[in-house]
Amino acid sequence: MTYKNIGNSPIPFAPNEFAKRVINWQRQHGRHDLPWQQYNQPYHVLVSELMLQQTQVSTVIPYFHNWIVKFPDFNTLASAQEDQVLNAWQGLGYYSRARNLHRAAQFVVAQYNGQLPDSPELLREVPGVGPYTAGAITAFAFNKPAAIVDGNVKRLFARYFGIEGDLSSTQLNRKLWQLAERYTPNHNNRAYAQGLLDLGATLCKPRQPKCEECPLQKTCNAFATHRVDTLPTAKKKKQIPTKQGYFLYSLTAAGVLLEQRPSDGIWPRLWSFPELKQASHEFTEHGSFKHVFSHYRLNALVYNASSENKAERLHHTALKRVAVEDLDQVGLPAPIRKYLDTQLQRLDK
DNA sequence: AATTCGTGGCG
DNA sequence: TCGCCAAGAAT
Repeated sequence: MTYKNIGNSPIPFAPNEFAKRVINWQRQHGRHDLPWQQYNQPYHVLVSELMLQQTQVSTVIPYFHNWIVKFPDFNTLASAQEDQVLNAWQGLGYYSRARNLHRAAQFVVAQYNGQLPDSPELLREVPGVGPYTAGAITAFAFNKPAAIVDGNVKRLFARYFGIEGDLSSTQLNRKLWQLAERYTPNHNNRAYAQGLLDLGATLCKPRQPKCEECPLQKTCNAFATHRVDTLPTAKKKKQIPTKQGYFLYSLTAAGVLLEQRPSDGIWPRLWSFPELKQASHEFTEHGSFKHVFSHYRLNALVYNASSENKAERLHHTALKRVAVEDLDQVGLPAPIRKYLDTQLQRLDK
């Protein structure tokens, strides 16, 4: 390990001292009331970890509660209908995760009789479980040693060790995992892993970190070299394109006209307003909405599809009407659900 | 290696 | 309003 010689770069704590401080801090100041911590069981840890991928804790919490009520264990989830799974996930985003979790339950039931394995290597074979999640399950569900590297750990390590450069590069990713392995304690890894995440979430935050309260401040490279605000190195962002979308809206006494989207692309397997590939003069305008995805902006135009025959003719995929009272049997994308809710509220008044 | 997967909150 | 970013994985 080489350290950039800026100012007085401190010598990092040895792994045992580092882990000891993280664990002690976690026990005194860390989070202990997160819903999934009340279980610490493999199923609950798996559910929470997949929900938490690229998603903030506060967003996940209500979904987690609802999920556990609907699908309390591996067997229940494994035998559930996909539409029910997607309905419970609707609004949470990254919908492949829902299908991965569904497949994961079926995999664990079929392969392991409902018992998750306790090693990162075997966990990696579970659908939706990557290197981070495999380590997290090993730590949280089994309290066994395994490294975790997520956004929090990357940021904390980049600052603590004074690592510059693009953290998403293969080279630095390898370095971060090596550091994470080296600093993983042989005991109490559940508290250690939770401590790393809690430090990253509450003290070593992206903006306005609270270095005064940090148990690692004394030997933090970024703190000593006044680089807390410049580490980790900001990566150059490329701007996202704007796409146009054209949807059909039709609400009758029989329900809402919907199509199930294909398994690839945006909103896979969710139910949405039927989408046209291009603008059409055959319909009148009903409304519009805008939506921002991680990789493009969507400007959507919604047509009045009073004539269902016309809609069918412009479409290859099967359309169906879903009664309003049956909308909780399918998963709707967030902006579609919003648009629909607005219309339904108008009808109630 | 680079893309493609959502959504909501916050400064 | 706008960019940032969050317990990443799959391809």
